[in-house]
Amino acid sequence: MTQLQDLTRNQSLVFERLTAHGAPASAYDLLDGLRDAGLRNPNQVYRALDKLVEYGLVHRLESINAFVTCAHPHDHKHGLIAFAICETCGQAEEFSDDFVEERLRGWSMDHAFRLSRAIIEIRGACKACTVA
Amino acid sequence: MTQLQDLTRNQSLVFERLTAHGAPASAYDLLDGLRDAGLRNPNQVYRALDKLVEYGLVHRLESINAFVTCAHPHDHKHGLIAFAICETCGQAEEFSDDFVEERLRGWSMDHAFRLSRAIIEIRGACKACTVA
DNA sequence: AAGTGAATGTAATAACATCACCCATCAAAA
DNA sequence: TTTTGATGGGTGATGTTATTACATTCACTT
Ligand SMILES: [Zn+2]
Ligand SMILES: [Zn+2]
Ligand SMILES: [Zn+2]
Ligand SMILES: [Zn+2]
Repeated sequence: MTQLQDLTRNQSLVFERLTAHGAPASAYDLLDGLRDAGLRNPNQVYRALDKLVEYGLVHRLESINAFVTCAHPHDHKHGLIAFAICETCGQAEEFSDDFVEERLRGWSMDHAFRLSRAIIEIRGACKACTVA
Repeated sequence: MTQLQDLTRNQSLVFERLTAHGAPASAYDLLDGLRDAGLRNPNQVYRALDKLVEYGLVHRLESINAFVTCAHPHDHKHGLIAFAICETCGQAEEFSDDFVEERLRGWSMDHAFRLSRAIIEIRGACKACTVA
């Protein structure tokens, strides 16, 4: 397991910025917030994000081209994870469902599909945004 | 239900090109294939795709920024649909699973999340690509 | 004919992501 | 000690995906 203290300078900067942001952020948003810290090139951010995703500290939200910190960074291995993304406030909630995982793995088995990863993102309006 | 014969010229061109392609294609790939037909601007393709997606004739694959024709265009309403995307050959297979849908709708209910759509894309290697 | 809304044509720009190249550091191998 | 390889970093250029803005055309209605 990669610990936070093993992160390189740029990885730490990006991770801390994303954590502070508290919601999904694009690579360019992160870059904008890190100019003062000395970052000036998208590549610096993408490289850090690649590693953070590899370490499981950050997840990529494919349907909004954004990144978000893992809600359960202490789990060495998650199974398939899902996100509920609010189209009103931009927040995302990470969750997982063993039954969904089982069904997707089952479909893969049945169709001789060698599953490497799954993207499960539900879009809509979160509780906070629907009470209003 | 929108019938194929209701499509406008550009919509037909894009739909036919995508159908002929027989696999997911990016908007720019489609545009390249339609230069001879007179299309020259990405916007023309994106506008057509927007409508085709709205009509349910085409789906967007969020994790690969590509579009694919619906496998079941005669279903007036699909429920939540999923795709198995082969990272080797680029093919995508559309499927759906009522149990997965039920679980995602259940999670949404439980968390007061008003679900508008779901992105379910599994990535890996298809049967044809694993026998090799 | 004039008004309307949908579709289209087009240039420009925005947003997202990668490539190419070079340099620095550090540790293992020779 | 010197070499080598792996990893991280800085930077400019480029590639890819998507949208905005605005003018025009077309089919249809009044
Ligand atoms: Zn996580
Ligand atoms: Zn919300
Ligand atoms: Zn379909
Ligand atoms: Zn394949």
